[in-house]
Amino acid sequence: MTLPNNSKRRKELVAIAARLFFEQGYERTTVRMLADAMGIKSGSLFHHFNDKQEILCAVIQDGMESAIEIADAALADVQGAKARFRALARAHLSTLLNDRNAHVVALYEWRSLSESSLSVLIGMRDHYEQLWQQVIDECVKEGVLKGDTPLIRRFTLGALNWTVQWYDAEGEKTPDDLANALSALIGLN
Amino acid sequence: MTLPNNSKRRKELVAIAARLFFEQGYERTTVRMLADAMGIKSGSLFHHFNDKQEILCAVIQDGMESAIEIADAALADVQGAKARFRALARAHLSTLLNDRNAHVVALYEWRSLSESSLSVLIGMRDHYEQLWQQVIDECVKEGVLKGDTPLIRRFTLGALNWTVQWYDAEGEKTPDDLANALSALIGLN
DNA sequence: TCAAAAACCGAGCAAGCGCTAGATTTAAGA
DNA sequence: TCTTAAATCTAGCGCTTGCTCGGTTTTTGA
Repeated sequence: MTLPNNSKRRKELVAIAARLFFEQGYERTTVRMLADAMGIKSGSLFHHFNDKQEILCAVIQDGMESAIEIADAALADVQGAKARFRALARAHLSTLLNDRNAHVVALYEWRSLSESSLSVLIGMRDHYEQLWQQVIDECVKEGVLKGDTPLIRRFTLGALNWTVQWYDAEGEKTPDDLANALSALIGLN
Repeated sequence: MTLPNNSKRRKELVAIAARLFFEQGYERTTVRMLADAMGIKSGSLFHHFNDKQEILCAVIQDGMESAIEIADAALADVQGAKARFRALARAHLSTLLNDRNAHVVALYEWRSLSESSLSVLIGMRDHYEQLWQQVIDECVKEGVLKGDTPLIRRFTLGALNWTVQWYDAEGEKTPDDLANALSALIGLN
Protein backbone atom coordinates (compact mmCIF):
# COMPACT_ATOMS: atom_id res chain seq x y z
CA MET A 1 0.00 0.00 0.00
CA THR A 2 1.63 3.21 -1.15
CA LEU A 3 -0.11 6.35 0.01
CA PRO A 4 0.12 9.60 -1.97
CA ASN A 5 2.15 12.14 -0.07
CA ASN A 6 1.09 15.34 -1.75
CA SER A 7 -2.66 15.08 -2.19
CA LYS A 8 -4.56 18.28 -1.53
CA ARG A 9 -6.88 16.57 0.91
CA ARG A 10 -3.90 15.30 2.84
CA LYS A 11 -2.50 18.82 3.20
CA GLU A 12 -5.79 19.95 4.70
CA LEU A 13 -5.80 17.07 7.15
CA VAL A 14 -2.22 17.82 8.15
CA ALA A 15 -3.10 21.43 8.92
CA ILE A 16 -5.96 20.31 11.15
CA ALA A 17 -3.71 17.80 12.89
CA ALA A 18 -1.15 20.55 13.47
CA ARG A 19 -3.75 22.58 15.33
CA LEU A 20 -4.77 19.71 17.60
CA PHE A 21 -1.19 18.62 18.25
CA PHE A 22 -0.37 22.19 19.14
CA GLU A 23 -3.34 22.60 21.46
CA GLN A 24 -3.10 19.36 23.39
CA GLY A 25 0.15 17.69 22.46
CA TYR A 26 0.69 14.69 20.22
CA GLU A 27 0.23 11.90 22.75
CA ARG A 28 -2.90 13.39 24.26
CA THR A 29 -4.50 13.81 20.85
CA THR A 30 -6.29 10.60 19.89
CA VAL A 31 -7.00 9.47 16.36
CA ARG A 32 -10.67 9.89 17.19
CA MET A 33 -10.16 13.56 18.08
CA LEU A 34 -8.28 14.04 14.83
CA ALA A 35 -11.00 12.34 12.80
CA ASP A 36 -13.72 14.38 14.52
CA ALA A 37 -11.97 17.65 13.75
CA MET A 38 -11.53 16.49 10.16
CA GLY A 39 -15.19 15.52 9.80
CA ILE A 40 -14.47 11.85 9.09
CA LYS A 41 -14.47 8.61 11.07
CA SER A 42 -11.32 7.42 12.75
CA GLY A 43 -10.93 4.46 10.43
CA SER A 44 -10.87 6.71 7.37
CA LEU A 45 -7.79 8.46 8.71
CA PHE A 46 -5.73 5.42 7.90
CA HIS A 47 -6.56 5.72 4.26
CA HIS A 48 -4.39 8.85 4.18
CA PHE A 49 -1.71 7.89 6.68
CA ASN A 50 -0.15 4.56 7.55
CA ASP A 51 -0.14 5.32 11.24
CA LYS A 52 -0.54 8.13 13.72
CA GLN A 53 3.14 8.91 13.87
CA GLU A 54 3.14 9.58 10.11
CA ILE A 55 0.69 12.42 10.69
CA LEU A 56 3.09 13.97 13.16
CA CYS A 57 5.91 13.63 10.69
CA ALA A 58 3.85 15.27 7.94
CA VAL A 59 3.00 18.19 10.22
CA ILE A 60 6.62 18.86 11.02
CA GLN A 61 7.78 18.33 7.45
CA ASP A 62 5.29 20.85 6.06
CA GLY A 63 6.43 23.38 8.66
CA MET A 64 10.10 22.86 7.89
CA GLU A 65 9.62 23.13 4.16
CA SER A 66 7.90 26.48 4.38
CA ALA A 67 10.46 27.74 6.89
CA ILE A 68 13.33 26.90 4.56
CA GLU A 69 11.52 28.47 1.61
CA ILE A 70 10.89 31.70 3.47
CA ALA A 71 14.43 31.88 4.80
CA ASP A 72 15.90 31.38 1.35
CA ALA A 73 13.67 34.10 -0.06
CA ALA A 74 14.55 36.47 2.77
CA LEU A 75 18.28 36.12 2.19
CA ALA A 76 18.17 36.50 -1.58
CA ASP A 77 19.59 39.83 -2.75
CA VAL A 78 20.40 41.03 0.76
CA GLN A 79 24.00 42.19 1.14
CA GLY A 80 26.06 42.77 4.24
CA ALA A 81 26.35 40.52 7.28
CA LYS A 82 24.32 42.67 9.66
CA ALA A 83 21.46 43.08 7.21
CA ARG A 84 21.49 39.38 6.39
CA PHE A 85 21.36 38.46 10.07
CA ARG A 86 18.41 40.74 10.65
CA ALA A 87 16.63 39.45 7.55
CA LEU A 88 17.05 35.87 8.70
CA ALA A 89 15.85 36.67 12.20
CA ARG A 90 12.79 38.40 10.80
CA ALA A 91 12.06 35.45 8.51
CA HIS A 92 12.51 33.00 11.36
CA LEU A 93 10.11 34.78 13.70
CA SER A 94 7.62 35.46 10.97
CA THR A 95 7.26 31.74 10.10
CA LEU A 96 7.56 30.63 13.68
CA LEU A 97 4.80 32.89 14.94
CA ASN A 98 2.50 32.86 11.93
CA ASP A 99 2.69 29.14 11.27
CA ARG A 100 2.89 28.55 14.97
CA ASN A 101 1.04 25.23 15.21
CA ALA A 102 3.43 23.25 13.08
CA HIS A 103 6.55 24.84 14.52
CA VAL A 104 5.65 24.36 18.14
CA VAL A 105 4.89 20.75 17.34
CA ALA A 106 8.26 20.48 15.63
CA LEU A 107 10.03 21.87 18.68
CA TYR A 108 8.21 19.79 21.26
CA GLU A 109 7.12 16.48 19.79
CA TRP A 110 10.12 15.10 17.96
CA ARG A 111 10.42 12.47 20.67
CA SER A 112 7.38 10.62 19.33
CA LEU A 113 8.78 10.20 15.82
CA SER A 114 9.98 6.90 14.42
CA GLU A 115 13.63 6.44 13.53
CA SER A 116 13.01 6.77 9.82
CA SER A 117 10.87 9.90 10.18
CA LEU A 118 13.53 11.38 12.43
CA SER A 119 16.31 10.90 9.94
CA VAL A 120 14.38 12.75 7.25
CA LEU A 121 13.51 15.66 9.53
CA ILE A 122 16.96 15.92 11.06
CA GLY A 123 18.32 16.38 7.55
CA MET A 124 15.98 19.31 6.97
CA ARG A 125 16.78 20.83 10.34
CA ASP A 126 20.50 20.60 9.69
CA HIS A 127 20.03 22.30 6.35
CA TYR A 128 18.15 25.13 8.00
CA GLU A 129 20.72 25.55 10.75
CA GLN A 130 23.44 25.76 8.15
CA LEU A 131 21.77 28.84 6.73
CA TRP A 132 22.13 30.44 10.13
CA GLN A 133 25.67 29.22 10.57
CA GLN A 134 26.74 30.84 7.32
CA VAL A 135 25.20 34.19 8.17
CA ILE A 136 26.76 34.21 11.63
CA ASP A 137 30.12 33.26 10.17
CA GLU A 138 29.81 36.26 7.85
CA CYS A 139 29.12 38.48 10.86
CA VAL A 140 32.31 37.36 12.55
CA LYS A 141 34.34 37.75 9.35
CA GLU A 142 33.07 41.28 8.93
CA GLY A 143 33.91 41.97 12.56
CA VAL A 144 30.39 42.82 13.71
CA LEU A 145 30.24 39.81 16.03
CA LYS A 146 32.84 38.09 18.17
CA GLY A 147 33.04 34.61 19.63
CA ASP A 148 32.39 30.94 19.01
CA THR A 149 30.07 30.94 15.99
CA PRO A 150 28.23 27.63 16.59
CA LEU A 151 27.59 28.84 20.12
CA ILE A 152 26.23 32.15 18.89
CA ARG A 153 23.95 30.29 16.50
CA ARG A 154 22.58 28.16 19.31
CA PHE A 155 22.03 31.06 21.66
CA THR A 156 20.30 33.00 18.90
CA LEU A 157 18.00 30.19 17.85
CA GLY A 158 17.24 29.51 21.50
CA ALA A 159 16.18 33.08 22.12
CA LEU A 160 14.08 33.09 18.97
CA ASN A 161 12.44 29.70 19.44
CA TRP A 162 11.59 30.51 23.03
CA THR A 163 9.28 33.27 21.80
CA VAL A 164 6.57 30.67 21.14
CA GLN A 165 6.32 30.33 24.92
CA TRP A 166 5.31 33.89 25.58
CA TYR A 167 4.61 35.82 22.37
CA ASP A 168 1.11 37.28 22.23
CA ALA A 169 -0.09 37.84 18.68
CA GLU A 170 -2.72 40.28 19.98
CA GLY A 171 -0.05 42.37 21.71
CA GLU A 172 1.59 45.49 20.35
CA LYS A 173 4.88 43.97 19.25
CA THR A 174 5.26 42.45 15.79
CA PRO A 175 7.61 39.59 14.98
CA ASP A 176 9.74 42.18 13.17
CA ASP A 177 9.98 44.23 16.36
CA LEU A 178 11.28 41.19 18.19
CA ALA A 179 13.83 40.43 15.51
CA ASN A 180 15.12 43.98 15.66
CA ALA A 181 15.25 43.92 19.44
CA LEU A 182 17.30 40.75 19.46
CA SER A 183 19.67 42.11 16.83
CA ALA A 184 20.11 45.22 18.94
CA LEU A 185 20.77 43.15 22.05
CA ILE A 186 23.81 41.56 20.46
CA GLY A 187 24.99 44.78 18.88
CA LEU A 188 23.76 44.32 15.33
CA ASN A 189 21.73 47.49 14.88
CA MET B 1 -6.20 9.86 52.49
CA THR B 2 -3.49 12.44 53.08
CA LEU B 3 -0.14 11.45 51.68
CA PRO B 4 3.10 12.74 53.18
CA ASN B 5 4.80 15.09 50.79
CA ASN B 6 8.33 15.09 52.09
CA SER B 7 9.11 11.48 52.90
CA LYS B 8 12.59 10.38 51.99
CA ARG B 9 11.30 7.42 50.00
CA ARG B 10 9.09 9.74 48.01
CA LYS B 11 12.05 11.92 47.07
CA GLU B 12 13.83 8.87 45.72
CA LEU B 13 10.83 7.84 43.68
CA VAL B 14 10.50 11.36 42.29
CA ALA B 15 14.11 11.33 41.13
CA ILE B 16 13.55 8.04 39.32
CA ALA B 17 10.37 9.36 37.74
CA ALA B 18 12.27 12.44 36.59
CA ARG B 19 14.70 10.23 34.70
CA LEU B 20 11.99 8.27 32.93
CA PHE B 21 9.94 11.36 32.11
CA PHE B 22 13.08 12.94 30.70
CA GLU B 23 14.00 9.92 28.62
CA GLN B 24 10.62 9.11 27.12
CA GLY B 25 8.25 11.94 27.96
CA TYR B 26 5.48 11.97 30.51
CA GLU B 27 2.66 10.53 28.42
CA ARG B 28 4.75 7.71 27.01
CA THR B 29 5.93 6.68 30.45
CA THR B 30 3.41 4.28 32.00
CA VAL B 31 2.90 3.72 35.70
CA ARG B 32 4.16 0.21 35.13
CA MET B 33 7.44 1.51 33.72
CA LEU B 34 7.78 3.81 36.69
CA ALA B 35 7.07 1.01 39.16
CA ASP B 36 9.56 -1.30 37.41
CA ALA B 37 12.31 1.29 37.60
CA MET B 38 11.49 1.84 41.26
CA GLY B 39 11.57 -1.86 42.05
CA ILE B 40 7.95 -2.05 43.16
CA LYS B 41 4.63 -3.09 41.63
CA SER B 42 2.47 -0.55 39.87
CA GLY B 43 -0.23 -0.65 42.53
CA SER B 44 2.23 0.34 45.26
CA LEU B 45 2.94 3.59 43.45
CA PHE B 46 -0.45 4.91 44.47
CA HIS B 47 0.42 4.61 48.11
CA HIS B 48 2.87 7.48 47.57
CA PHE B 49 0.99 9.53 45.00
CA ASN B 50 -2.71 10.10 44.46
CA ASP B 51 -2.37 9.87 40.71
CA LYS B 52 0.18 9.89 37.91
CA GLN B 53 -0.05 13.61 37.34
CA GLU B 54 0.96 14.22 40.95
CA ILE B 55 4.28 12.50 40.23
CA LEU B 56 4.88 14.91 37.38
CA CYS B 57 4.07 17.84 39.61
CA ALA B 58 6.46 16.59 42.28
CA VAL B 59 9.26 16.23 39.74
CA ILE B 60 8.86 19.79 38.55
CA GLN B 61 8.41 21.19 42.04
CA ASP B 62 11.62 19.59 43.30
CA GLY B 63 13.49 21.02 40.33
CA MET B 64 12.10 24.51 40.83
CA GLU B 65 12.86 24.55 44.53
CA SER B 66 16.49 23.71 44.04
CA ALA B 67 16.80 26.18 41.18
CA ILE B 68 15.47 29.01 43.32
CA GLU B 69 17.72 28.01 46.20
CA ILE B 70 20.82 27.98 44.03
CA ALA B 71 19.93 31.27 42.37
CA ASP B 72 19.40 32.98 45.72
CA ALA B 73 22.71 31.69 46.98
CA ALA B 74 24.50 32.78 43.81
CA LEU B 75 23.24 36.35 44.10
CA ALA B 76 24.00 36.79 47.80
CA ASP B 77 26.92 39.13 48.41
CA VAL B 78 27.54 39.78 44.72
CA GLN B 79 27.68 43.49 43.89
CA GLY B 80 27.41 45.25 40.55
CA ALA B 81 24.90 44.59 37.80
CA LYS B 82 27.28 42.89 35.37
CA ALA B 83 28.62 40.54 38.00
CA ARG B 84 25.15 39.74 39.25
CA PHE B 85 23.95 38.95 35.74
CA ARG B 86 26.87 36.60 35.17
CA ALA B 87 26.37 34.95 38.55
CA LEU B 88 22.71 34.32 37.81
CA ALA B 89 23.46 32.95 34.35
CA ARG B 90 26.06 30.59 35.82
CA ALA B 91 23.61 29.43 38.49
CA HIS B 92 20.88 28.93 35.93
CA LEU B 93 23.00 26.79 33.63
CA SER B 94 24.54 24.88 36.47
CA THR B 95 21.16 23.72 37.82
CA LEU B 96 19.67 23.30 34.37
CA LEU B 97 22.43 21.06 33.10
CA ASN B 98 23.30 19.20 36.29
CA ASP B 99 19.73 18.53 37.38
CA ARG B 100 18.75 18.14 33.75
CA ASN B 101 16.02 15.53 34.09
CA ALA B 102 13.71 17.58 36.25
CA HIS B 103 14.28 20.79 34.34
CA VAL B 104 13.69 19.38 30.89
CA VAL B 105 10.49 17.84 32.21
CA ALA B 106 9.51 21.22 33.63
CA LEU B 107 10.11 22.89 30.28
CA TYR B 108 8.31 20.31 28.16
CA GLU B 109 5.56 18.62 30.14
CA TRP B 110 3.63 21.39 31.87
CA ARG B 111 0.74 20.70 29.50
CA SER B 112 -0.10 17.49 31.33
CA LEU B 113 -0.49 19.14 34.74
CA SER B 114 -3.83 19.62 36.43
CA GLU B 115 -5.14 23.14 37.05
CA SER B 116 -4.28 23.06 40.72
CA SER B 117 -0.76 21.75 40.15
CA LEU B 118 -0.26 24.39 37.50
CA SER B 119 -1.19 27.27 39.76
CA VAL B 120 1.37 26.18 42.36
CA LEU B 121 4.14 25.79 39.82
CA ILE B 122 3.36 29.00 37.96
CA GLY B 123 3.78 30.83 41.23
CA MET B 124 7.25 29.37 41.65
CA ARG B 125 8.17 30.13 38.06
CA ASP B 126 7.06 33.72 38.38
CA HIS B 127 9.12 34.10 41.53
CA TYR B 128 12.18 32.80 39.70
CA GLU B 129 11.65 35.04 36.70
CA GLN B 130 11.39 38.02 38.99
CA LEU B 131 14.93 37.35 40.17
CA TRP B 132 16.04 37.68 36.58
CA GLN B 133 13.91 40.72 35.98
CA GLN B 134 15.50 42.55 38.90
CA VAL B 135 19.02 41.80 37.80
CA ILE B 136 18.32 42.89 34.23
CA ASP B 137 16.67 46.07 35.47
CA GLU B 138 19.86 46.79 37.42
CA CYS B 139 21.88 46.31 34.25
CA VAL B 140 19.81 48.90 32.42
CA LYS B 141 19.97 51.32 35.35
CA GLU B 142 23.73 51.05 35.46
CA GLY B 143 23.81 51.57 31.70
CA VAL B 144 25.47 48.27 30.80
CA LEU B 145 22.38 47.10 28.88
CA LYS B 146 19.84 48.92 26.73
CA GLY B 147 16.33 48.09 25.66
CA ASP B 148 13.03 46.63 26.80
CA THR B 149 13.92 44.74 29.99
CA PRO B 150 11.15 42.08 29.97
CA LEU B 151 12.14 41.35 26.40
CA ILE B 152 15.79 41.02 27.34
CA ARG B 153 14.83 38.64 30.13
CA ARG B 154 12.87 36.47 27.73
CA PHE B 155 15.59 36.36 25.11
CA THR B 156 18.15 35.52 27.76
CA LEU B 157 16.15 32.73 29.35
CA GLY B 158 15.34 31.40 25.90
CA ALA B 159 18.99 31.20 24.94
CA LEU B 160 19.84 29.56 28.26
CA ASN B 161 16.97 27.08 28.35
CA TRP B 162 17.63 26.02 24.77
CA THR B 163 21.00 24.62 25.89
CA VAL B 164 19.26 21.47 27.10
CA GLN B 165 18.64 20.70 23.43
CA TRP B 166 22.27 20.51 22.45
CA TYR B 167 24.61 20.69 25.44
CA ASP B 168 26.92 17.73 25.73
CA ALA B 169 28.10 17.13 29.28
CA GLU B 170 31.01 15.07 27.93
CA GLY B 171 32.17 17.94 25.73
CA GLU B 172 34.87 20.44 26.55
CA LYS B 173 32.66 23.37 27.53
CA THR B 174 31.43 23.76 31.09
CA PRO B 175 28.13 25.41 32.02
CA ASP B 176 30.23 28.32 33.29
CA ASP B 177 31.84 28.68 29.87
CA LEU B 178 28.42 28.95 28.31
CA ALA B 179 27.27 31.54 30.81
CA ASN B 180 30.35 33.64 30.13
CA ALA B 181 29.91 33.30 26.37
CA LEU B 182 26.32 34.49 26.55
CA SER B 183 27.26 37.39 28.77
CA ALA B 184 29.95 38.35 26.29
CA LEU B 185 27.50 38.11 23.39
CA ILE B 186 25.33 40.82 24.89
CA GLY B 187 28.26 42.93 25.94
CA LEU B 188 28.48 42.06 29.62
CA ASN B 189 32.08 40.96 29.89
C1' DT C 1 -21.39 7.12 -19.79
C1' DC C 2 -19.17 4.02 -17.09
C1' DA C 3 -15.31 1.63 -15.08
C1' DA C 4 -11.56 2.40 -11.97
C1' DA C 5 -9.69 4.72 -8.20
C1' DA C 6 -10.04 7.41 -4.13
C1' DA C 7 -12.42 8.47 0.04
C1' DC C 8 -15.08 7.06 3.65
C1' DC C 9 -18.07 4.18 6.94
C1' DG C 10 -19.36 0.74 10.59
C1' DA C 11 -18.11 -2.42 13.66
C1' DG C 12 -14.95 -4.05 16.46
C1' DC C 13 -10.42 -6.41 18.11
C1' DA C 14 -6.37 -6.89 20.93
C1' DA C 15 -3.50 -4.55 23.85
C1' DG C 16 -2.40 -1.38 27.14
C1' DC C 17 -3.81 2.25 30.13
C1' DG C 18 -4.56 4.46 34.97
C1' DC C 19 -6.19 3.10 38.93
C1' DT C 20 -8.56 0.27 42.89
C1' DA C 21 -9.07 -2.73 46.87
C1' DG C 22 -8.24 -6.16 50.09
C1' DA C 23 -4.64 -8.98 51.96
C1' DT C 24 0.16 -9.24 53.44
C1' DT C 25 4.70 -7.94 54.82
C1' DT C 26 7.94 -4.70 56.90
C1' DA C 27 9.31 -1.04 59.98
C1' DA C 28 8.77 1.98 64.00
C1' DG C 29 7.68 3.39 68.69
C1' DA C 30 6.22 2.67 73.46
C1' DT D 1 7.61 -7.26 73.36
C1' DC D 2 3.33 -5.88 71.13
C1' DT D 3 0.65 -2.44 68.67
C1' DT D 4 0.12 0.51 64.99
C1' DA D 5 1.25 2.50 60.89
C1' DA D 6 3.70 2.51 56.53
C1' DA D 7 4.96 0.03 52.43
C1' DT D 8 4.18 -3.39 49.27
C1' DC D 9 1.77 -7.17 46.67
C1' DT D 10 -1.87 -9.66 44.05
C1' DA D 11 -5.37 -9.51 41.03
C1' DG D 12 -8.01 -7.39 38.08
C1' DC D 13 -11.73 -3.81 36.53
C1' DG D 14 -13.37 -0.64 33.26
C1' DC D 15 -12.07 2.09 29.75
C1' DT D 16 -9.44 3.98 25.88
C1' DT D 17 -6.09 3.42 22.61
C1' DG D 18 -4.23 2.73 17.75
C1' DC D 19 -5.49 0.23 14.18
C1' DT D 20 -7.98 -3.36 10.87
C1' DC D 21 -11.09 -4.83 7.33
C1' DG D 22 -14.85 -5.70 4.32
C1' DG D 23 -18.14 -3.15 2.28
C1' DT D 24 -20.25 1.38 0.50
C1' DT D 25 -20.27 5.94 -1.47
C1' DT D 26 -18.10 9.61 -4.09
C1' DT D 27 -14.95 11.41 -7.49
C1' DT D 28 -12.30 11.20 -11.59
C1' DG D 29 -11.07 10.90 -16.35
C1' DA D 30 -11.24 8.64 -20.83
